[in-house]
Amino acid sequence: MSALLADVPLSRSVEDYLKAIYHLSSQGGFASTSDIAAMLLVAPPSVSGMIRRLSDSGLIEHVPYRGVQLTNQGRRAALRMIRRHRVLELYLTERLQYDWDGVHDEAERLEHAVSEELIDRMAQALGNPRYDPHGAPIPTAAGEIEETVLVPLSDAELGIAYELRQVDTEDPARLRYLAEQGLIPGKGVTVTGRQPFNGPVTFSLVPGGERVIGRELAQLLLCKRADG
Amino acid sequence: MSALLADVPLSRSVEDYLKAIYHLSSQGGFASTSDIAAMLLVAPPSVSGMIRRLSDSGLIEHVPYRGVQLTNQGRRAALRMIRRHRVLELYLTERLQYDWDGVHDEAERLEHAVSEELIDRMAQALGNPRYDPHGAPIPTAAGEIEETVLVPLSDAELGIAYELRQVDTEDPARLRYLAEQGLIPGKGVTVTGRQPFNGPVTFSLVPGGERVIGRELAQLLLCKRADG
DNA sequence: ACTTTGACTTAGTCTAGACTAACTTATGCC
DNA sequence: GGCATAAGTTAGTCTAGACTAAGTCAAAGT
Repeated sequence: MSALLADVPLSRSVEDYLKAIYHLSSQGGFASTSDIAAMLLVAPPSVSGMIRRLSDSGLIEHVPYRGVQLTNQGRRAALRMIRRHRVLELYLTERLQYDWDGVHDEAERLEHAVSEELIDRMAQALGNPRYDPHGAPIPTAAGEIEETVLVPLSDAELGIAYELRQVDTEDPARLRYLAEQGLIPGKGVTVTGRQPFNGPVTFSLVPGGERVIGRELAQLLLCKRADG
Repeated sequence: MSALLADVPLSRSVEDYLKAIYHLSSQGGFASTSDIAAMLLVAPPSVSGMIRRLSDSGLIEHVPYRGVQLTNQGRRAALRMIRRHRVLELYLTERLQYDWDGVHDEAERLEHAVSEELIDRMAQALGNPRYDPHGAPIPTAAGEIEETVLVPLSDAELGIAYELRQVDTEDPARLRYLAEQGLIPGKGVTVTGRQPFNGPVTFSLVPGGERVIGRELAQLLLCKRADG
């Protein structure tokens, strides 16, 4: 009913809000006003104002005092932005020698300016890759995204072989540290112990040896059982 | 006196105005309100408003009812944008298979979003080139631009060997046509005749044979004497 | 059931940058 | 030299998207 008009060009801000809402509502059902405000570094009333506009244009559903969810139209737009962002990140690292901890900001600005055509050309130049430098799946041009259930290293079963698939942060300092520790997508990991009270996690790396890492970082390391 | 503050980030619109003013005032001394309006497709009062703001921030000098000129600060900012645009155009054609008639719009949007670092990396990947795909000189990172006196093919001396150096349009249809005629930077040309009343120009292409072209297009083909 | 508290929304303001309508300046023609 | 015309400017309005201040809703504790 709401999607009477085809793809109207979206403003930079609208694109940012849709992306934020996508990320926030990917686990729980609703994205709250204050979470969106915190993610975008704006004041809550600014979010309320934007919610009205997005809701009026049929990109989100709003349940007052509860939160928002993307409509199909909104989800399509959000996935388009995520595809842009991830293709850009990979292109910059693969072709222009960016480090995986430095690409985020550049991609964040470029994603609003690139054409669909340029993204597709970049993707093609890279062989239509499925994952970005952090291991996050790249949505296809058609708007499909791979959904794999991954478990944080902090929750992995003891003694079981896992593969590190995705590093779930964009923070340069954390990314730099993790790369120094050899913790990049594709590595094999087996948790050998967990200290109580949110203490560190010990694990062995393949290739590589025994390591210890804080719980907070361990939660960012998304893994998959090596056999499954 | 006016450049008390160092490089404040400029808005997208400001960047567009500075670029337009640079181009318009490169030949004559002043850029007029209506010429700027025509180039940016905005109404003259919008230009008057922006002139006030640019003038207040020390980027231009305004002589009421006569026009504007860039200050040194403004010229630096304009050349930075032109460098971005031209590096992007070259990168897109060299590395992502864009045609020289299709790069302009993409570069026009990207130039506002890229960082200095990305431009420098692209330039480096291309071997710090001096000319864009249309033969226009690329300003250096330090803000210097090559100034060569070129003569339009329409004004070239009869029987003298010239080199086509630059094609001075961004219009895709014209660029496509010129490329089909073999008229790309680097080609040798000798004018053999000129019809009166803005009639066509006949010339020989090296390599290539005898050709005829309308006066309007001939004015876009900037050449240099082959010996000079 | 009342109150407290934190989250959310409404109301009103600000800025950049566009617009139209109306006025002013400069120029060129007779 | 006076007037028509084109170009430029001023004045006032609009929209997106931010803000602060103030009010409202809902959930939790007494």
